[in-house]
Amino acid sequence: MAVDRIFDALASRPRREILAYLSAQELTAGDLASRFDMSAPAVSRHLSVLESAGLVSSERRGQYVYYQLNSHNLVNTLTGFAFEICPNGRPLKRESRKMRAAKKQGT
Amino acid sequence: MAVDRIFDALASRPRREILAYLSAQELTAGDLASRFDMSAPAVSRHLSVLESAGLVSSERRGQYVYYQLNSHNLVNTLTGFAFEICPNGRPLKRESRKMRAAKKQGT
DNA sequence: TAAGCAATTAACATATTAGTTAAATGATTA
DNA sequence: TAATCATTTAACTAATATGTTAATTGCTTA
Repeated sequence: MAVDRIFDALASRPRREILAYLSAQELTAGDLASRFDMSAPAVSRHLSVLESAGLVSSERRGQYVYYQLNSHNLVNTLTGFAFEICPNGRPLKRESRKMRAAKKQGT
Repeated sequence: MAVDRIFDALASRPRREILAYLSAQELTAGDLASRFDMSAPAVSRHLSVLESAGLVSSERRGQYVYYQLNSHNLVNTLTGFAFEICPNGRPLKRESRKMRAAKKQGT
């Protein structure tokens, strides 16, 4: 099931950090590897876990492979799950308010 | 870190199902165990993972131990993470709209 | 074509996780 | 107290995940 793979992918700090890096901009596998204290093959494996969960996409351009975040899949899964578990939606609504405020500020 | 334990706890289908059961009502360890095709000790261990992540609380009443969902911790962590990764908050806002609609309907 | 860089795959070691059954702990009640 | 039920802890096994280094694949360019 898709949700299984997504939660599985998120249960790793380095993978969550990769998502955070990619939330700012697309990066190559090598860019990402250089940001971790870990070998390139290890990072490559994390990327493939994220990609098969649908959380990132990759595109080869010449010699490099660029990775990008698929934020919709992430957000839809997390909020869908939170919504299922917590049918009374107050906390989500509060979060949503905070978001609007942050956006206004330009953050 | 708290987030580590929470995502770790969520990376297990039986544990997510336990949360879903507890979202409807509090249940004893035995009630929960009877809903799974798994031994009671195994379910007990899942419960302890959820509890040490702060996602559920337990309370002994006589012979039984009742478990309850801590939905705020779950929702705050998931939406906080989604917010961090996806600063443009459109999907969350959409989810929030759906939630209001469901609430109005009384679902 | 050959050399070189980027990235992934292969092969392997180690640590963790998830389940099992058996034993122990806590609380009730005959 | 003894028996019983609910739950957790202990001891163990099997499967999976994560990291390593070495080898391979893909692309560019001298």
